[in-house]
Formats: sequence, structure tokens, C-alpha cells
Amino acid sequence: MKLPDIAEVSRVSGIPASALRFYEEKGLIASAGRHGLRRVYEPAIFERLALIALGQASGFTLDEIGAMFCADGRVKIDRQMLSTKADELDRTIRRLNAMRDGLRHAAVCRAPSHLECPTFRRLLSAAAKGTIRAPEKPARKRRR
Amino acid sequence: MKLPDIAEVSRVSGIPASALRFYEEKGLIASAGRHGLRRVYEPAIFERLALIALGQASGFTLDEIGAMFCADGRVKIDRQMLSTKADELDRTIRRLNAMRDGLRHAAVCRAPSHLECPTFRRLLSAAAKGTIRAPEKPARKRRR
DNA sequence: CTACGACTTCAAGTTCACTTTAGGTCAAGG
DNA sequence: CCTTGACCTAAAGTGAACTTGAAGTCGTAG
Repeated sequence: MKLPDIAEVSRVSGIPASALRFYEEKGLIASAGRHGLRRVYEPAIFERLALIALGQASGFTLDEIGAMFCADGRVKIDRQMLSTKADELDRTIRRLNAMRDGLRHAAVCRAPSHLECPTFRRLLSAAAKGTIRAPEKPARKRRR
Repeated sequence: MKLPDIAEVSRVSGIPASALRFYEEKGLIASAGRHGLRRVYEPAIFERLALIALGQASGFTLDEIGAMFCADGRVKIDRQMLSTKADELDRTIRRLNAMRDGLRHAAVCRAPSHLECPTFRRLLSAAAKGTIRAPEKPARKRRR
């Protein structure tokens, strides 16, 4: 059984080889060894990468994700941290919901200018008050 | 009536003076003039800043927000763009909902390791498949 | 055996939205 | 009048998550 090399892992996971090397540098993953200079990985790498993807999708930074792995490669996820992040996601979701509704309305609103639309103005003062602040960045440039 | 200076605008809006200068450099705002070297602003600056905050909260970049202002300072918001962004927010919201539910479950799950929890594994393969990919960055470091 | 192309390292570059720093100006209070 | 401190500019720095580039190594197909 040949272990996958970086190209194979990249192909299967959809993660660029450069990112895999970067993750290794950050201590998020490790190769099983080398074939010559070339990295070879254990099949378990794919689960590891899925965990990383999951962490990212949940809004954890790579450093935070790194903290969830023990030195021995085992996972040690703090349940408290998961709750905290879930609460954070809740707040974000509520905010984004308000935004989406506002945008949706503004897109069809008949008012001559958005500034004359009451709904839009409500949204505006919410933004000004910071009720809504805290930028998110929903759609990072996709890989691949 | 004295026009507000940068410190006043910063105080009222909660936006650091450095950010206001940065916005000016980017062409997002303009001062009404100077008092000596010092910028003075028209009261309309506050509405402008609210628009910027709103745009940010909706996930527009500063450049995109800049494109929504005419040279004369009027607003020209493309309704099509609003719809597009609303759709994008919808996708993000759905994704975040799945994440939050998963995290919430994982936080209370009785399985000895998260890797043995079926719910967690479902989430994991969703992440691996990229169903969920596309990182967001919900909670940027707050200003102030 | 040799050439090729895929891999390697290390450093620097990219984007976004700002902040920080260094060095200077000037309006206002005492 | 003089000091003070808030403002000014320009340039460089920050952090996250990678990507890109240059220069070098080496397994494998022919």
C-alpha cells in the first residue's frame, strides 16, 4: 500500500499543496515521513484535514484549531469552547439575518432614494449605533 | 454653528480618527474643509459613516462601498448588487446554522471522543466535501 | 543513464482594514 | 508670548491565511 504524497492529498482534499506545507509549518499536520525529499502522508491525514476545514467553517483561527490537537496527534476539543463559539455564531447569524432582510428590502424598495426609505433608514441607524457592527467576511476567495 | 472636527466625529461615531483619515484616503469620505491644518466635517458625515458601517456589516469591502457613492457625494446603490449580496448572505447563514447546530451538539455529546459521535462525523464529512467550505470571519476584533 | 518534471526550502509578496510611528504644525489656554 | 497637546502627513507595521518566486533536489519514464 503506497502512502499518498502531497499531490495526491492535495487532489483528494482540494487543498493546495502550498497550503498543506503551510499547515505543516504551523504544526497542524505532519507527514508520515519522506520518500527522498518528498512528503508522504498516512491516510488519517484526510480526517485531520476535515477537522481543520470544520474548524475553519466554524470560525476558529488556525491557531485555535492547532490548540485542539494534542502533541500525540489525538484530538482534545474543549466542550466549553464549542459552546462559546456556538454562541458567537448565533450572534453573527442574527446580525446577518437582519442585514439580509434589509438588503432584500432595499433591492425592491420603491422609494426614490434609499435614504428616503424608512426600512433602510432603520437599518442605517442600527449600523450607526453599532447594534450591528463587527464586520464579517462571509465569502473568502475560494480555493481551487 | 461650529462644524465638528475629527475628534468630535470620532467620539460620536465611535470610529477612530486614524480610520477616518484612512477612509478619506480611500475616497469614502471627505472633510468640509480645514481649520488651519485640521479637518472639519459637515454633519452629513454621520450618515455617510452609517452607510459605510452598514455596508461593512453586510459584507461589502470598502472598495465596493466606495463604488456606491457618486463623485458628487450622492448614493447610487445598485439594486441588483444588493440582491446578489443578500443571496450570498443567505448561503452564509445556512452554513453558519449548520455549524452552530453541530458545535452545540458536540458540546454536549456523550460520545467518548468527538470522532465517535455520528453527528460530529456527519459534520466532518460535510466539511471535507466542501459543502460547508468558504471560511467566514464573523467576529473581527472590535474597535474602541 | 539522462532528462524531465514534480517535488523541496526559504523568503518575500498579497489582501483587507486599519494602526502605529516618527517627525512636524499650529490653535488655544495661561 | 509661549507652551502644550491635539492635530497633521507619509510610511511602515499588523495579522490571518495563504500564494508566489527563485533556486535547488531527485524519483522515474524512456
